[in-house]
Amino acid sequence: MAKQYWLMKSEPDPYSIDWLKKGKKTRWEGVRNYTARNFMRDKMRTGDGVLYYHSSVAVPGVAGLAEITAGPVPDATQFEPKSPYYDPKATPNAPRWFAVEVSFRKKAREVIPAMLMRQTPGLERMELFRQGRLSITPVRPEEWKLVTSMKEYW
DNA sequence: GCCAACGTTGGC
DNA sequence: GCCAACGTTGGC
Repeated sequence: MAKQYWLMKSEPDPYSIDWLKKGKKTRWEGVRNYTARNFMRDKMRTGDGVLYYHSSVAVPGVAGLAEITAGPVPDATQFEPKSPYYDPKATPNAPRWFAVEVSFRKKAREVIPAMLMRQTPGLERMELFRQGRLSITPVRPEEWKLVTSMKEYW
């Protein structure tokens, strides 16, 4: 399958692009939304490109690039009673939630504001804007090309 | 902190 | 299977 692209939201306190850069990679655990789950479980593959998005901050937007480097595997936190992501209905034989591995690739010189993207021809139809609260959304190849070629930000 | 959007839950 | 109530997300 051809390489695909995604936008993944993260709250930079504490999961910022700097945090990802420092750890190099992370398991994307804790997603508890079926649409996002289905993207990870059924569509995401190693090598896919990721726009790393900072949400719930003064200037939400794309803070960097990442790549899917493994997965999906069952999200271990669903089996841990003490985890905030514990799901009593999930069992190892019938896991409900999945996680992919996300690896750091690049940090933007400056966050590309979502508001700017919304006004940029070619980006205004991004799924990010259509499904505002979804934490993982697909990105079209032409949108990826546009965002990653905004020279002033990279 | 407010609130609109919308996903999830549970009673029927 | 419907839908009201409720909870969460996230921009502002």
